Amino acid sequence: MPHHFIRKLGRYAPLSPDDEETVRRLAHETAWVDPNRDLLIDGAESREVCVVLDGWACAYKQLEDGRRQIIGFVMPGDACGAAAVFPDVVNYSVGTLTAVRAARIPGRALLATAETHPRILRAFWLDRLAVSAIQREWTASFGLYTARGRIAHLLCEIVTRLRAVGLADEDGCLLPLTQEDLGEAVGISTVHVNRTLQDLRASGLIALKRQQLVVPDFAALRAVAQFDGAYLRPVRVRDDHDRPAGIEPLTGSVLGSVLSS
Amino acid sequence: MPHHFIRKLGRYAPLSPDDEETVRRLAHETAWVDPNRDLLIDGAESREVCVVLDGWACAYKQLEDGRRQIIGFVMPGDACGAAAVFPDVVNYSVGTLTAVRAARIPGRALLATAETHPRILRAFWLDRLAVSAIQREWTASFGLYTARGRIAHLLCEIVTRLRAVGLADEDGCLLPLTQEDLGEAVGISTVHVNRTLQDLRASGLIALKRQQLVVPDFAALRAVAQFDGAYLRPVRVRDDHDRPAGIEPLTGSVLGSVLSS
DNA sequence: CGTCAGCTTGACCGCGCTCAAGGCCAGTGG
DNA sequence: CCACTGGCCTTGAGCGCGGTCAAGCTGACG
Repeated sequence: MPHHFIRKLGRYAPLSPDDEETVRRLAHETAWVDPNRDLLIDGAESREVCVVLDGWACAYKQLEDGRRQIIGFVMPGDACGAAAVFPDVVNYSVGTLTAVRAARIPGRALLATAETHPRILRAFWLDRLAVSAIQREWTASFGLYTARGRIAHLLCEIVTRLRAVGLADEDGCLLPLTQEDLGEAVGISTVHVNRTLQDLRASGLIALKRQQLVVPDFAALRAVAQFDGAYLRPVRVRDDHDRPAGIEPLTGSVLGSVLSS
Repeated sequence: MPHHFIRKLGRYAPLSPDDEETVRRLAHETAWVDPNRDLLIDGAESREVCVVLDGWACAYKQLEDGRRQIIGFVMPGDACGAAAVFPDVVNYSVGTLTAVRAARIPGRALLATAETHPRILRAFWLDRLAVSAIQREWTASFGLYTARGRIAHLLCEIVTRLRAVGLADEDGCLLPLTQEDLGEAVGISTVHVNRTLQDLRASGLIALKRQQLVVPDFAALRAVAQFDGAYLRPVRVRDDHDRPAGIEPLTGSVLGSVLSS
């Protein structure tokens, strides 16, 4: 039951019961992958979209000297390997951080489905855009904030995204990341991640023990990170009835007929 | 004559003379914009695509405290405001750095054109992907490298992109950025940008005077930045004749008929 | 009970920030 | 023609954030 994935897609475009059933069928075959395995390898051409149903993965770039930079997290309900459907530049790998239950959907199957279920493709597409927005946000976060702010920002992003799929409640979530993972994500040494977390704990902004993250006052954490979650909310592609006359993004072209139907 | 724009699009998809003429007509009406004006404002909904034909602009995020983070450069031939065509999350502004000659293309006009000139839309689309790839690269650069590496990386990116539109020769280009601009782009104070540039100069890696950047040994600069320009080369969407049997990214769907025709 | 991964803490040091002052044009107006 | 002005670049001094190295701690697991 890939319900995290369905829930995620449903945020972008209202899915009919038939749409949902179709996604369910597409992502029916799942398999568990061990931690620290690659789901997608830099340079390798992939013909499948990989949907993470449980567990966490990350997109990363690896250097020859052993260091790596995590450039994004892949959480339950997230997909990677979109190059199988849309043309894309793929110059990074995606690896599991925990054990991951994943479904591999052949690009062809997804494309065939897209023809008959435009809303699915549209949702999938909008999800890609969200990833781009997150990437921009990371750039800003890295350039502007100090360790405290960066980590706070990342935690805000994570909580917000997990809430969207129902994996975080009002005051916390499971955070299956090591401090090393966090460091590789925000560009800070493991030691300093530790000290920064201590600092956030001492300020009463978070509690984090044994992979359980508690955020007693989300507004306070948001303030530290200058976090504005608007970029994580789904873009609304206006439907015809509330679209100003004469302005029809994407409509009027074949592309439009797919994406904003 | 928006030939930088045409040249740029032509890298992604072979444009017919008719395609080129069409783009020329679309971007015929141009106007000069002063430095430090906004072409696109965070939050404002734009119905036009803005193509920069001469001069430089940048995408940036502004903070309340006055600091800003540049998240990407817009150089001659580059477009911004794609939200007028594709749905997109726009949580940043685009402002001019120099005087800029820009063409504003109504989204509707571009969409209408897309219907009859699929290669134009496809090129435009692939250009968007390149921007995403650059964004990922910035994330990695920020997280992994120190000031020297970041600036070297940025300079490599700039030279490579300018070469693609014929605005950089073998050993240099015009670089109309202040050290403050550079600092806001790589997340480093103006003072330290200055010192880092001195350092690069002293190492013989660059010469930079009065907006003239000279890179005597590009390979050496690339090595400092660990720069691999592959991500800036256009993705090739395979044409039918060299596509492996049975694998047809994007073909078979209406979307495919637009993007990979 | 030993082992191993991950977390924690301390000491030291350097990259990069801040504040502050001065230098170098290019443009402007007397 | 020269003085003045305002961007922008340059340089110095001092300091703090965050990196590195090294050691010890904790808990899960065989």
